[in-house]
Amino acid sequence: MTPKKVTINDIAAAAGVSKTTVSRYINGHGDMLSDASRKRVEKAIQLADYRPSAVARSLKTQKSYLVGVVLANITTPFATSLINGISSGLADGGYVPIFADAADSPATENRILQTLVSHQVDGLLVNTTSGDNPRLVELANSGMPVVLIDRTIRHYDLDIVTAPYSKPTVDLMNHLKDQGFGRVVLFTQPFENNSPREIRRNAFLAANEELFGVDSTLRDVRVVDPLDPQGVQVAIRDVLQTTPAEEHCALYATNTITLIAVYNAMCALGLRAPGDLGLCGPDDWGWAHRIGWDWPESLAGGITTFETDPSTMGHEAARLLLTRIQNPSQVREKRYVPVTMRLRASTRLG
Amino acid sequence: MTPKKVTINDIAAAAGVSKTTVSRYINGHGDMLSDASRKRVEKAIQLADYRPSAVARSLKTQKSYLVGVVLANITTPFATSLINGISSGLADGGYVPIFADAADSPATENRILQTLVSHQVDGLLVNTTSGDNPRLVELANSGMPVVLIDRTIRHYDLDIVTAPYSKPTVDLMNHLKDQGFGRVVLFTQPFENNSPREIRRNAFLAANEELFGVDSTLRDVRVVDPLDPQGVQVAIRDVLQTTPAEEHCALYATNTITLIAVYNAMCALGLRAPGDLGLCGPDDWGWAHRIGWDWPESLAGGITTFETDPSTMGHEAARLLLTRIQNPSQVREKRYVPVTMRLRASTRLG
DNA sequence: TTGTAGGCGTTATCAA
DNA sequence: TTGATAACGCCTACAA
Repeated sequence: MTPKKVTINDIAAAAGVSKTTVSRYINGHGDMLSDASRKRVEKAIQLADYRPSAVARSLKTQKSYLVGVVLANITTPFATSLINGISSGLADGGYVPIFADAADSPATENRILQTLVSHQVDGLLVNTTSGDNPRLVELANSGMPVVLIDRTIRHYDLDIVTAPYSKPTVDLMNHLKDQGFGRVVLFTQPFENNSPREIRRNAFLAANEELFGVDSTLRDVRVVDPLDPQGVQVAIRDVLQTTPAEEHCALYATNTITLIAVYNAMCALGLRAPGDLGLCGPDDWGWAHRIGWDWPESLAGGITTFETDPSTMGHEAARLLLTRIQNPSQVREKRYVPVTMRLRASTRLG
Repeated sequence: MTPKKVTINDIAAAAGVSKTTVSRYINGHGDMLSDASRKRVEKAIQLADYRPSAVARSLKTQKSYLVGVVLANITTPFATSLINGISSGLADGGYVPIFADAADSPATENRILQTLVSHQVDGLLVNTTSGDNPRLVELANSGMPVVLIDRTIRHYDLDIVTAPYSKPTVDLMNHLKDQGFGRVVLFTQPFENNSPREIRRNAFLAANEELFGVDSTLRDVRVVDPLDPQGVQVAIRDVLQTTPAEEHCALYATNTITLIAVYNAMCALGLRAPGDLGLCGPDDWGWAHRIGWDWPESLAGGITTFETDPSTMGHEAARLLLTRIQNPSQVREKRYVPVTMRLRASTRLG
């Protein structure tokens, strides 16, 4: 039932030439062959439906033309956009991306890295789970082309494409102050091991002190679980109770999931933005747009966000990887893909 | 800078044994070695941070322990759920899934299949773009374990895990009739090359004739582009105009994107369900649930859907592939993952 | 318990 | 233009 795989030897035999000749034909050196040989090889290949083994070739040449893409969580819209960008960035380079999911587990991430590397991928694009993966540093230092996406690794300067996370936070804080908000509270998931969240939090703390004269981490940072609606609601109520009636308060979420969770919780509590509470945060998914807040017919007016552009990040990362593959010793790079502010109704007090 | 890769030979030399011995150690036959040898090999491996080359191993053994997963469009929530299910289904089998995106292009799908196969994946899970890919049939018939997901291939019975698409449609039509609707109009994307859509459409036509006595394909099937809101609105208006005032009409969308597009268009037109038009269709993403229609606090009442369960489909497909890998000659299987009806307000006339 | 030798399917280096 | 031949890194009879 299972036909034996046809190899270069079979073709050589069928065409009556040596495998060297066949190999030359396969690798685009057909012009080096005599017309006679070329035709016979061509025909033999067609007849047998021969396809060279990439495995054997990889073993010999040490090149696979595969790019391993490791995603912290392939399940998120963020990853989805990333994939689009990566695919487009890799499209004309001759490399094929294969995607793998770390499922938010550093251990899984390392297993995957291991298998990808041992299968000889020519480069790695990684949106890491851990923010602190020594194996990644090892790999990069041992000559494997590695480009990080979005999330950095502490204490090491690998190639990376990310977004400026500090500035948008500061801009937002300024905007809130301008609008007349007297207090801002940060809602965040645990931010350890996650550089964007951590950077946003730190920027928030600094801006909160500078602009609002607040230096209490405990008071204005709420760590919540977006999957626990009750918990979020409790946190919101608490904020309301600890804010003087005459002071306008705004909520700033550090990541998109949390922003959505806070939004839902406010809806459930019957709270309106900005009347009861201002609301803003990052949008990594084009979420606000998709939900209709930028459509002309949208009446609600929507929530203020700053949009990151994961698709472009993926694209840039792919391009960077390509140059890195060609020039392994070039100096490491850090590229920033700009974000755009979308000031909407939820923070408009005036 | 780039350290040479350490191979089994290096370890053998360092440990003062033959590479056979090292190989045995690597492959779990360590108990066959003398204590002395084992320890020296162990230490040598650790010291050198040696990792066997999966490529060389694959070439020799013809096994890669890789499963290629080809997704018609990795970007959809459907694919996202699939990935979760596949990962869980493969978790304990010793096989690693690598995901590739066909980006809705049959040509790309074939390129990807080619590279995966030539890299010796041990099996293929494919949610095909084309519904008509001869290469897939070739592969399956030539001994490559292949399991289709959701979408069939015409005229061939490959292994497949999918959902019953005909019955839910009929159930829905019955439900609509029971509720007092006098007319049902199908909204669909082009359904060629897409088995679920095609099956739903055919089931619709049959039920429409049987239950409502209608046999006009032209009148009650609207092919629309979900990405063109205007076009959808025009189609809806047209349906309204061609429906007698006293007759209740319902819209049935063949796939989730179209359902959402129709829903949005109705909102934009200021139409309410079921007052102005009934509305229902499939939900492949847990979309309705996520949007809050199943939450206790939901007031709107939501849209009637039948939910497919892509995660389970992925899981089942992975399991099936595993057995197929172990037993290539077993008879081909067709597994159906049940869908669940969610009757909500949008079709409740009584 | 260990080692030798051959081969997996290619490409690359020679020499012819 | 062509073809032996030796790798690439590993596994596996077969022998010892």
